[in-house]
Amino acid sequence: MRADAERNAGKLRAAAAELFQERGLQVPLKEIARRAGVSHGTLYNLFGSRETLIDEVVADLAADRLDEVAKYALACEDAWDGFAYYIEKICELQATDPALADVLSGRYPGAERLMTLCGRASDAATRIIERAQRTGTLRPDFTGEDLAFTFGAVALLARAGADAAPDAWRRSIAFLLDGLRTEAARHPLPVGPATPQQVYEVLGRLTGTP
Amino acid sequence: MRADAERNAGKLRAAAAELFQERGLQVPLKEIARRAGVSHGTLYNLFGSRETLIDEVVADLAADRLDEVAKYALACEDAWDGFAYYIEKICELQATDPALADVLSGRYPGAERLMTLCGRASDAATRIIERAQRTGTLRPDFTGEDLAFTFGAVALLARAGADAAPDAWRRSIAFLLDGLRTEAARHPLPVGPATPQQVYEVLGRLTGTP
DNA sequence: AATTAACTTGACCATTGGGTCAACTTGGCT
DNA sequence: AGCCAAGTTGACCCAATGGTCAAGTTAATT
Repeated sequence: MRADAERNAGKLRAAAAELFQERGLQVPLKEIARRAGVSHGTLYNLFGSRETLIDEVVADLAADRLDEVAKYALACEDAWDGFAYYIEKICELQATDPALADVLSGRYPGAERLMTLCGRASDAATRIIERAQRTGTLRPDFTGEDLAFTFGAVALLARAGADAAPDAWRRSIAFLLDGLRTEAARHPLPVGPATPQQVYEVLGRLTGTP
Repeated sequence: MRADAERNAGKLRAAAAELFQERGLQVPLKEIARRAGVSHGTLYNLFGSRETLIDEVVADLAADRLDEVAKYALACEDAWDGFAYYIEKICELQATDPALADVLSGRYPGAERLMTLCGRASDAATRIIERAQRTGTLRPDFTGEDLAFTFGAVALLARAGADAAPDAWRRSIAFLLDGLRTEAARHPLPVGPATPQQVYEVLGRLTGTP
């Protein structure tokens, strides 16, 4: 790769990192090129598709933060505290970084590292959920798919409120957490759990991914 | 008004009613004209703006259903049952009718009847909430603004899942309701309640209204 | 310094959305 | 029947956005 191409790729990665973090993974590619001070033709040239760019730019940053939250949650002595910490922290990450929220939606099948990452986060969530259920504090009818929907919805709420009400989502989460304790459960749930396939499709429409 | 204009207005109202109900209040005006079998120029001619059309088409249908749900909720002997019924039913309406969901977002300031309607729904919600709080079953820190955010988020979830998982939102609501009972409350909420102004802005961004 | 392959550019294509308006068509009155 | 205002039409404008490519530029090698 020629030196100028390398330089441009760097500028594009930097611009993309900024814009992804500010406005999510769907920012117009032309705008990324604009901020990088480069023609959009060059962007297509060097990366080919949005997903390649995402994969190069977003994966590492997101991975560290997600793994760390999961690790800390599993390290809590109290399983419920770990679970509550996990929910709150992931929602906080989503609120402050729309790119990370989009990563968790798992809607970029072409971005391999991203999907790996999303899968790892999903596994961690399952472990955290099951641990809390084993200790009897988290209601047994709550599933990883329920969590995914929650994350998806809160991500939108947090993004919508970023300017006007940046912490509004915290109240919603607090209400929800109180309803997730075993002793809060009142009735059997009205419908059965969703399947991973359903989660995939719903989050797709929720985030407007084609 | 000339007879052919009257006829076209009728066709446009009918097409708009269909499309609003299927896909929400933001459907392209040109598509409404297309379905009505009329040029989009005529639509602009007869209605001038999207909001005029909305006001003529959506208000009455939505009003009846909203009022009825509120009335029934307030008529329940058990205040909690009324509250739970209200939440579930409004979410169900939003799930089956995106237009109604958009009405509740209160984001069409130019549509007077719609805004009146939205205000009336909001008043009813307040009464239902306060009644349940007076009987001690609904936690006292839950506000009408919290309810508005809930409705906004569930509306999106329900719309996103309309095809793939049409009832997925019911589980989320069930968890939330369990967390809204007085005895479920564990800690003080992490942040204070939102203001109506904040609700307005957040729902605007949530629904993508400019 | 000359050559050439790699790279960049911006004009161009298409699509989708809101919105306008001159030119045509037609309802309804005399 | 004939006229004209009322009404309709679709071509046209704009701004975004995704995407392609011929022509021009430049880095690196000989």
